[in-house]
Amino acid sequence: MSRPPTTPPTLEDVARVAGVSRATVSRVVNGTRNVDVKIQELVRAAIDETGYAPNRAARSLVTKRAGTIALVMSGAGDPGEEDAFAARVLADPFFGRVAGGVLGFLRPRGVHPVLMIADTERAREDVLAFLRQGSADGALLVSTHAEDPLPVRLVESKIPAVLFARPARPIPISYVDLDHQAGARLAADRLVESGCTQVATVAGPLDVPASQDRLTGFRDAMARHGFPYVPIAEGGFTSASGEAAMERLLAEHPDIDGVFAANDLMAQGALLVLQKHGRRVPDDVALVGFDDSSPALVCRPRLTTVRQPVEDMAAEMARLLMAHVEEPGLRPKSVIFEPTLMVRESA
Amino acid sequence: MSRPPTTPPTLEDVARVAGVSRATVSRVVNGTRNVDVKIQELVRAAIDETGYAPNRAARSLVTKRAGTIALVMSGAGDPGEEDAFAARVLADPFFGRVAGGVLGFLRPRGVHPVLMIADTERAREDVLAFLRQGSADGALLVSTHAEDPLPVRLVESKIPAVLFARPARPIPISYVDLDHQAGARLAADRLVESGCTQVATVAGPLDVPASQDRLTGFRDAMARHGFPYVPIAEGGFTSASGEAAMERLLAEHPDIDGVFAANDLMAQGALLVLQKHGRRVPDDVALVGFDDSSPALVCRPRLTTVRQPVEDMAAEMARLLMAHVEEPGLRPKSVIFEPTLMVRESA
DNA sequence: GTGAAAGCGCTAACAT
DNA sequence: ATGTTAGCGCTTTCAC
Repeated sequence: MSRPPTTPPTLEDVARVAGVSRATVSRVVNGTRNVDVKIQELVRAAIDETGYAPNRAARSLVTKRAGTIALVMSGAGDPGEEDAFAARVLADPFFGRVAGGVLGFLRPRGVHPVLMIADTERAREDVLAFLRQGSADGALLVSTHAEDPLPVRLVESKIPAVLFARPARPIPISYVDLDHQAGARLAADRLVESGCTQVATVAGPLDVPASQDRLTGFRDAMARHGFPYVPIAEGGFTSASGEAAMERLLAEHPDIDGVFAANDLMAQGALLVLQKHGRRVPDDVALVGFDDSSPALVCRPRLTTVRQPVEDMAAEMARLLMAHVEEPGLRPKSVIFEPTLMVRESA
Repeated sequence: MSRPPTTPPTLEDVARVAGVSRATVSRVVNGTRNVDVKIQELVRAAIDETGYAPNRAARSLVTKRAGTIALVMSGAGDPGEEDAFAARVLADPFFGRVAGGVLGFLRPRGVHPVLMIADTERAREDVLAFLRQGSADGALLVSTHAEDPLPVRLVESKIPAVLFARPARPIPISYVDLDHQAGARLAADRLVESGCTQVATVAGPLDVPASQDRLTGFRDAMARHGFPYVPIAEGGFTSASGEAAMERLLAEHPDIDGVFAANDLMAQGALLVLQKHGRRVPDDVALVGFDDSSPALVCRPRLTTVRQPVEDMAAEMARLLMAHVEEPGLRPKSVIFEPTLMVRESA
C-alpha cells in the first residue's frame, strides 16, 4: 500500500517483507507442508501486503506445465472464406454445450481453455505450434470434418489430445462418443410406435462417422420393424440444409408420414418445410430429431429428439485429457455414452 | 529425424546444429535484421531439422507478454447453479458472434483468447488472478449484468480491458457499443409505417443500460409519431422470458397490433405466443426484433429486426485491446456503431 | 554482423 | 523446518 510499484511484486519481494527465503514463500504458495504455521501466517500476510500473484510464465518454465489446454474446433473452411467457418461453428448451439461441459470440469481445477479454430492448413499449423511451444498442455478436438488431418498430426507430435467422436480412420487417440446406432434405433422405434409406415430420413454429411452410424442404425432398426427401404436425403447439419433435404424428400415421396433428422437443426428446417407444405406435425408427419439442443425446445411443436449428453461427454473429454497430461504414457481410451429419447410433441 | 528426443529442442540445440550462437538464432526467429542472409538460411535449415518451436513461457518471462488475452463472459450466476449461467451464455447465439469477431481479428496476429466465465465472486477472483499473473495481456469483457464489479476491479488493477457495451456507471475504461436508441427508433418507424397504432414492447432487463436505451429510444420515437403511451413487459433476453412477457401483454392489451422485442430471442418467444393465440404475423400483429441473430432467420415468418454488427464490434473491441496492451498509457476510448434495419417478413 | 553473458521469476534438489 | 543454489529457455544489452 506504499507507492504504486511500476513492476509487479515477485516472490523475492514477498520473501523480503516476510523476512524468509524465496523457497519458503514458494512452499506456502504451493501448499507444501513442512512449513511452520507461524511462518505460514507471516508469509500470507506478506503476500496480502504486497498483492503478490505468482508469475505463470516463470512457473511454467520450470514445471513444464502451462495450466491451459486448447479447445479446438476443427473443420474445412472454404478457402477465402475462413471466417465463415468460425462463425458457423461458434454459432452452433452444439459448441456452447461443449464449451459449457469443458468449463464445468476445468474451472474447479484452475485450468483454462484457449479457443482455437482449425479450418485451414495455416490454422492447423498454428494449433500445432501453439501446443508444441508448450502454451497449452493438450488439446480437446471437436472435428466436423471427416478427413481432418489434425488428429493424426497430434498423435505424431505426441501431444496429449482427446477427440469428441471417433476419428474417421482408427488411430491411437482417446475419444468420447455416443452410441449413435442406439440413438437412431430409439428414433426408429418411436416412429414405428407412432404408426408411421412411410418413413424417410434426413441424414448428416455421409463422410462423418456419426452420420453414417445414425443412418446405419436407423436403417437396421427400420428393417427389423419390417421396412426394408428408407428414402434418404443428405444434409449438412444446418437448418437450411435440412429445409433443402426435406423439400427433396417431399418431392419424391409425397406420402411420407415419418421423418428422422440426424440433428435438431436439420429437423427444425424440415419442420418448416413440412408446415409450409400444409403437413401437420405430428398428425400427418411425425418428426424425430437428434441432439436435444436448444432449437428442439423453440420449435412448435417441440421436437421429440434423441438426447446426446453433450455436457457430460465434454466433461469426460476434459477428464481424459487431464489424465493424459498428468500421465504421458497413458494408453488411449474411449468412452461411449448412451443416448436417451426425449419425447415431446413432434412424434 | 534421429531417435525421438525425450525433450523438445531448444534454441541451444538449433544454435549447435547451425554452428552459431543462441543470440543469432533468436534474431532470425524473431525476424530481426542485421543477420547475414547465408547464416539466416543456415539457421532456418537447423530449425527445420530439429523441429524447433520457441518456448512461450521462456519468451513471456523476458518479454512480459503472454500473447493471449482473456475473453470473459460475465454475469450473475445463481449461487449453487454456477454451471447454468455458463451454459446459458455460451448457448446464446450472441456469444458465438462475439467469439467469431474476436477470433477474426486476433488470429492473424497470433494472439489467442482464453475463454473465461465470471459468474461468482470466486470466478471473478480467478479472472483477476489470471490476468495479474500475466497469463493474459488483457481482457475482453462481455457483461450481462448491470452491477458487475469486474470492470471497476480491472481498472483498479490497471489491467488493459475493453467492454462490450457501456458500463452501468461511468468508469475510465474503453468500450464499444451500439447506438441502441437509434436502433429502437428504426423499429418504431417501421411499425408505424406498417400502420400499427396499438404498439407494445417486450423490453430487456431494465438494469442493463442497453435495455434502457432501447426502451427509451423506442418510447421517444413512438411519442414523436403521436403515440404517447407504450405498454411494456420486461423480459430476460431469453426465448422463454419473451413468451411470458408476450402472454402478459396480450392479456392486458388484446388489441395490440405491433410489438417491438428488445432482442431476437424474446421476439422468437413472442412470435410463438402470438401464433398460439391465433394472431397472424405480420397481418394481425407486426413484430420487430433486435440483434439479427440466427433465430431471426429460422422463425417463420422470418423476423424483421434491427441489426447489430456484433462481429465488427467484437473485432473493434479486440483492436482496442491490443492498442491498450501495446501502449499502456493510452486513454480510454469508446466506439459507437450504427444499427441498420433488416426488413423481412414479420413487419 | 555476431557472440558472451546477464537475468526474467520461479521450483526443486540439496544442504543445513 | 528452512535456506542456498542451480537452472528452466529465452531476449537483450554490450562488447567485439
